[in-house]
Amino acid sequence: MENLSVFTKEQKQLARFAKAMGHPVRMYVLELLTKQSCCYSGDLSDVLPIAKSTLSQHLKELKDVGLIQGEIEAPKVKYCINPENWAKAQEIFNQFLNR
Amino acid sequence: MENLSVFTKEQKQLARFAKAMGHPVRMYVLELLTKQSCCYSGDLSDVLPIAKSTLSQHLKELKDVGLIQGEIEAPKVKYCINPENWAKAQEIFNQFLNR
DNA sequence: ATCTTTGTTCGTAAAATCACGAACAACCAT
DNA sequence: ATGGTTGTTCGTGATTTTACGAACAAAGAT
Repeated sequence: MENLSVFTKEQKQLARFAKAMGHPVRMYVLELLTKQSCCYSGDLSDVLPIAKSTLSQHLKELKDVGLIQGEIEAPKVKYCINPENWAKAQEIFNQFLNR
Repeated sequence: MENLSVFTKEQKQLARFAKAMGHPVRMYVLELLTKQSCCYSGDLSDVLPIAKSTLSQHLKELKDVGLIQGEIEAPKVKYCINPENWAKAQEIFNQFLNR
């Protein structure tokens, strides 16, 4: 159904991004990363009331849609916004929201 | 978990809105309604490749988070954007996206 | 070489989402 | 009153999401 060409690429992309934002934990992560450029997932684990494995899953989802990226740094993993895709998200959301 | 005060009201509200936008059909409806103020669900049913009952479910979801509103008009139902909540959505999305 | 720290992956379970058709409700016209 | 139109609600499945703990992997420290 999803690829029955009734929907534009933008609509589908927007829906994908929105879906990824559609959970408080992922929203929290995104907001943090847009404020402070980077963080370790341990920082998140300390403050969020969920299991490490659950957090890892949420981070993976954000990574899969391309909104964030993670790079291994010694025993830790550093997560950042994915600049290109974030810019794209800003663009199509702004376009959709403001007119 | 969701109301363990780690998340701000804005984050939770944003996540709710985003979740509602997280499906191509609902995205399509929202985009149409922001472009042309109103529509009948029959118009949507004609163009969207889903059953009436499924569409009705999606419309209900959008209504439940407050993004749209429906008023009965003879045998049809006319759907519109919910202006106050849409404005709120615009506001908090813009705030989140642009800074 | 072994331990410790950090985070992912795996297996599992409960709940929510998405989709459908059938049945139902409302309402206008005949 | 009987139909026809329009949309919602109900009941039902299949799939996805959310969450957890246990097991595992990587890499630096002892």
